[in-house]
Amino acid sequence: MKRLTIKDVATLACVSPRTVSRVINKSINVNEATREKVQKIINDTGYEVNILAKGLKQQKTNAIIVFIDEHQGGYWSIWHNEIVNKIIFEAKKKNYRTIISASTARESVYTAIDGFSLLKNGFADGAILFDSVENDYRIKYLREREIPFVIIGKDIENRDTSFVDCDNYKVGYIGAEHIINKGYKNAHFLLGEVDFLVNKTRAEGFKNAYKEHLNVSIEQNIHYGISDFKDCYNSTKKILASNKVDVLFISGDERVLGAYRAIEEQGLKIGKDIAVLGIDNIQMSEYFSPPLTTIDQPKEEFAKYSVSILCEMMNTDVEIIKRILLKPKVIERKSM
Amino acid sequence: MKRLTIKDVATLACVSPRTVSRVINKSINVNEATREKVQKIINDTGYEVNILAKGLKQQKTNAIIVFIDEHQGGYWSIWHNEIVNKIIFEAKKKNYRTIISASTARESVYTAIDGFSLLKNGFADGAILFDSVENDYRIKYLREREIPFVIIGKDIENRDTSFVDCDNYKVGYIGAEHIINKGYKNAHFLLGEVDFLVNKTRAEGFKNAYKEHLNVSIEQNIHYGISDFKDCYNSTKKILASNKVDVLFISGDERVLGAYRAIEEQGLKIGKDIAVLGIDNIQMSEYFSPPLTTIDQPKEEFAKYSVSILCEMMNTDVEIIKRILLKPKVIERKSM
DNA sequence: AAATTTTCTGAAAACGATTGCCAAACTAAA
DNA sequence: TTTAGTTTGGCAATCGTTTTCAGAAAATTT
Repeated sequence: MKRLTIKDVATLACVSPRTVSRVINKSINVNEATREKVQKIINDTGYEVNILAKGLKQQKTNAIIVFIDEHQGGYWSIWHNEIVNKIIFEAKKKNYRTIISASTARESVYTAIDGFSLLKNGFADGAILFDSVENDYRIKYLREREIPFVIIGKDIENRDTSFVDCDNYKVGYIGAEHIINKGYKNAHFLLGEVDFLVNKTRAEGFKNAYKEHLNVSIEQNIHYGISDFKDCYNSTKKILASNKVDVLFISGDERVLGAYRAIEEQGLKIGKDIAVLGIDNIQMSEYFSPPLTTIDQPKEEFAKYSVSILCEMMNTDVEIIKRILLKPKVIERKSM
Repeated sequence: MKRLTIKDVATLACVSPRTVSRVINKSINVNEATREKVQKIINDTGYEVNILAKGLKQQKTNAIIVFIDEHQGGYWSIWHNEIVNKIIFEAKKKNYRTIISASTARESVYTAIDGFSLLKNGFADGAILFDSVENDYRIKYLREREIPFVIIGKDIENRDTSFVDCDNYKVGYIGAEHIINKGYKNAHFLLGEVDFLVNKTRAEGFKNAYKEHLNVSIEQNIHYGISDFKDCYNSTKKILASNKVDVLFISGDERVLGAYRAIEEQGLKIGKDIAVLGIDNIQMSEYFSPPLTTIDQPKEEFAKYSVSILCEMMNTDVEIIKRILLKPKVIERKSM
């Protein structure tokens, strides 16, 4: 079946293409009867404007692209997954399409190239990315071409970029406070790669809380490089074997699964012999056994702010930079 | 920074746009010296073709779209997530871009419209979708416009559509056999919505295995409508309370989490007091505690076949229908 | 040297919209 | 009747490619 063009619609409605264009683009000077007639044809035939042609002419597509990091093992972390879904929803509300591009922050892998090429020639008008690393090639690229983007997380090099982030210092800080207040004596903090700012910042908050409340250095109990449940399983096993420990603070609920297994294999009981505190509050964490006590980052807000800021940036000629810092809070359940 | 066009490159290289196009599209008749000259300009300037213009002209974009169902709760199930990532990879190998569109099989929700409109005007050339339900509006739509698509799962109405599926009858069947062989006496089978063919088929295989091996009807131990870990938690609690049960067969590893929690809350020990058998073999399931015994569906193959078939369909004028049925196998771990 | 073939190049017409401008047609008010 | 205002159509340019066609240049054969 051949696709309809604006001309076909015009012919069917017995008007000129010019007029069809007028009704599509809701311009003012068009008679109500004509508008209805044309609209009816459009509805009946299911005609939709060719966004390739439209985008080409207008030099924008009303699409945003979100670069999502592949989780080790070839899927997106649940936390990212949940946020991306909310972004799609928010973008849709503002009449933007969302295109998802898998990437890694560190190197230009297969699919990120796609995302870039999409951006490069006006297939998409703006971007959202997660986190940033030292020498982030994505940010470099985006800034060079003056493509609007917002980071979920923060620009590690602290340039003039928009971002919406959770107050990660506070995440670490209140995590530590919660642990201290509950009376635990030997905490270990497991986080992802050091070169992600989010991890450094959380560790900072954690350390300082210990310093300030107990005047103690917790440095040696901070473990980096735990990126998935496998890493977490292995690390937990090691920590359990060689350290006194009564609470594990784990960055990323998803990874907690690995810790749970390691603990249980040791014959220890979570929430009794040893406590676990997560970060993220992914939906699933409520169904861990026992349900995970965790620090919530307000996912809804991440999505809402990131797209609304991006939209602002895309729809103006002046340079807009906005930064939002969201507040974390601990959700108490059964694991500590 | 203004984006370069093919004309700019032509000017810089002192040739005509036509010639630049020739080197971009690797046509034969171009002098080696000219090719190098042009290629150098392209490399130096970082020029990339505008896919809007290219797509408009060629009436295709080399993009495929995958419709992915939103998991209850606003994210994509891990199983889908893993496959989609592999699809992206496979498509890339064949020089196709992957666009992801959230949808539900049952109704045209907010984002699916996006996917359609993308398809409708040549923004994407073909589609992959997961499963199908009775009166699936997506399939209706795709068939009407003669847009190539392949289903991961099966067309419930058994029309002439391409699909790649796991032999779900066998999934149910070998699940039952495994349970029977291990000597369990009281199995319950928990699955998602009845109106997904996959669930019906698995139940069928399960029932027939019991019939054939034990000449017994297991019908009353089959529970439908368990779509996520919450449902699974609740159902497991109910089943545990009111039934004799020594093994739970659960469709969808992700949901198993809910069952694990319900079981542990009951003070029962998984793999000892009660066994659990999953389906899917998501990576995470190895890190459940205890690690989940589950039936593997070959994810790699799902991705590989679905994109290769789709590519075949997109690149030919004759109608191609291909159907692939993959073999499941049980992965033994510690939960039974 | 002429004729023929092969290889290479460029001009120009699509692809399907948007949009500015102008003119024509119609309606309503003065 | 004139004037003004509202609708509509026609035309052409534009967005950045691809691609048909034809012609120029080079290589090969007579």
